[in-house]
Amino acid sequence: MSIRTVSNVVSDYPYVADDTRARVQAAIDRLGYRPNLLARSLKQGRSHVIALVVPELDVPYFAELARLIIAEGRERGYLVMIDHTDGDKNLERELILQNARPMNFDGVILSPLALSGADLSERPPGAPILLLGEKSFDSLADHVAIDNVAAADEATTHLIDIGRSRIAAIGVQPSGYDTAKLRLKGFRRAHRRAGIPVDRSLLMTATRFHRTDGAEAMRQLLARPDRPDAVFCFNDLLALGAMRTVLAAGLRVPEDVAIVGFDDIEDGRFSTPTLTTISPDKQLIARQAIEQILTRISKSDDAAPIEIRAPFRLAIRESTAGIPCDGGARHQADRPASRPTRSDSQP
Amino acid sequence: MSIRTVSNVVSDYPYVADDTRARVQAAIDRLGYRPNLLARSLKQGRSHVIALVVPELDVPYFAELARLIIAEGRERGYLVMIDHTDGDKNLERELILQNARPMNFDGVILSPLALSGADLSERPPGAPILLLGEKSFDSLADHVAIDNVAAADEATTHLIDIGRSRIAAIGVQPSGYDTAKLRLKGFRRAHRRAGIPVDRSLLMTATRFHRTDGAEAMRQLLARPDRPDAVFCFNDLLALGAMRTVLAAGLRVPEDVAIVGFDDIEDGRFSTPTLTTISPDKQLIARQAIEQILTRISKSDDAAPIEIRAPFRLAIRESTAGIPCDGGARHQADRPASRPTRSDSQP
DNA sequence: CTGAAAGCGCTTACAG
DNA sequence: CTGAAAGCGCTTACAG
Repeated sequence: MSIRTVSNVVSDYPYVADDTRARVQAAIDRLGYRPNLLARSLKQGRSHVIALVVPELDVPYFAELARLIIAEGRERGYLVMIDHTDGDKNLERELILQNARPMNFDGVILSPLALSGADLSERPPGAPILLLGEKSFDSLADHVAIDNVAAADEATTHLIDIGRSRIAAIGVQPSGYDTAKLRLKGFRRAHRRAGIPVDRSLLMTATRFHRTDGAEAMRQLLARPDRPDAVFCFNDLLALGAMRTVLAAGLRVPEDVAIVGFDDIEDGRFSTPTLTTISPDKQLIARQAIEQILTRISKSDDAAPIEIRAPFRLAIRESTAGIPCDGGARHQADRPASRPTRSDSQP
Repeated sequence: MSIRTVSNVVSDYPYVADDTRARVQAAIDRLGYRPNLLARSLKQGRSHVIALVVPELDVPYFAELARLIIAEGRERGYLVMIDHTDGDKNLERELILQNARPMNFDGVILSPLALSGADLSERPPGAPILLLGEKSFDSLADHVAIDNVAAADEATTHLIDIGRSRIAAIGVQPSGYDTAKLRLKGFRRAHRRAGIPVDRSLLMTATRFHRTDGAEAMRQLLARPDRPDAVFCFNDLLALGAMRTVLAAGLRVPEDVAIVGFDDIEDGRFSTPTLTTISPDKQLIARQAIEQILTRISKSDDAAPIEIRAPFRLAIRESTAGIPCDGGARHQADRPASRPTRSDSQP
């Protein structure tokens, strides 16, 4: 019985005599043998690890996505290494472009912060890369995202439909951040279609997309004599922060200020009021990302980069439709599709 | 110039002539050479990867912890592979005990769900393991946690101090879940010290620690004729769910029902009202976990497992002290210590 | 179906 | 300070 035979047993190679297999297996069990994956990977030239790089893992949207990606990877025999850029553009470039970490993974899924097309084309050859979320530059890598312009348009149109006309936007960003740019574009498009002018002074910048930034932006909006009657926040965290400010100021949501977010994170399903938001199909995004990058890896595919559009829907909840905080009438709660066991907490 | 020399340059070995180093470096840059980490790891017998296994990555407490652990690891040249058990006890056992995944990491940090001492002692020898969070069985592995009994005691005592006497607990668990057991113990201890009897019918079970479970438990509590005037939830997610139910029922927090949580996740700093909670020093937990496991790894240390106690504090916010949702007086906001740039969103 | 042998790409005593 | 060589633990054509 040679090493070859043992290896055949361990890797479930079919052409092994049954009794040989049994004897080898017995020895393996007795000795507690575990194959060394490092050696296997070295030989095979494949680590069965993919890297996931997100700006901040504790931002709920990324945590939810990471969980789904880990799960999808596991089903296909892949482990996921997670790294974050901490919202630091330079770190993002280092991690991805200079290949600061030498490659010990077969592919990398990146949710870019501010990567440019130029950055990407400078990238030395290596593991295939897949981009998550919007980017406006030309395709230099595979890419899965929802249509941000259409989503932002739909969110804004919803606010217009419920009779709001002074609509603020929170999350406008300095150049380089494509996501913000596209959501602003949708916001403008909805206004244009409805024939409502966009008041540029209601376009609030947010450097980060955290609750505190949303709270601060809303504070500035409320300080104005002509405060808005609605606000479209470029993500749920901004929206939750903004909501906090509105409520703490003694105003009502949605009566005084209606609020729409973007991402459909868990928090917004249990806030008071619950948050109307754009709900991307995260499950599908995760699956498509993993499938596509594994295709690249296994085929060492040189085909042109592909664009994958994931679906989204507008989840209408109390922040644009209900009456919160006074036990009064409430609209029908939206039920999240992906996790049937969790429903909005309507008593 | 031999392979040896190149290797010396790549690994920053000091005894290399300056001009030799320069020439090698030039060649490396020109050719875009990257060392193959798999080969290095195989030779060194160390992968420089640690695994982090949590129940659910999208539970904010674990996402926040994961972020900190990744950051601490990175400072020490370690990458972090993340896996989750999905709250499945069997998967937990498989992942950890059977070593279902053959070892390609140097250590594993586990936040156990229901691992028993017996489980742990069956574990085949392999990479060192470090446990996060409370467990009541005897030490079979290194372990970092806060004192859950003391923390739960302090949280409950706070509710008693503000004059509540019918205090419910949400998060009681079937046997096997040590965390819940210890928090219940602290809850009881606080009552005993204050001479207040614990009403057993106010001890609410929660299978999972999600918002929806807290919402459901609170729904049951509110349906009673003698509803509680306060509730201690075993984590913030339960508390946020419970809060949602109370507010949606038209009751006030904290006037009608005061609420205390546990974990100090971001969400609770921006909910309306903001959430009083036990705030463990997550930064320190992450650092101590990484430091201790790296010590084990590098020393291949056979010393007895050690217990590390991390500090915590009670963060008092509006859910036990303020007047939410009506623009009235509010108490001074608690400011999180760890992220000075984020403050509670008091306009 | 199984054996003997080469090689994945590094690191590291051992000499010099 | 540098070279020549062995070996980490696997997988995999190549024979048989």
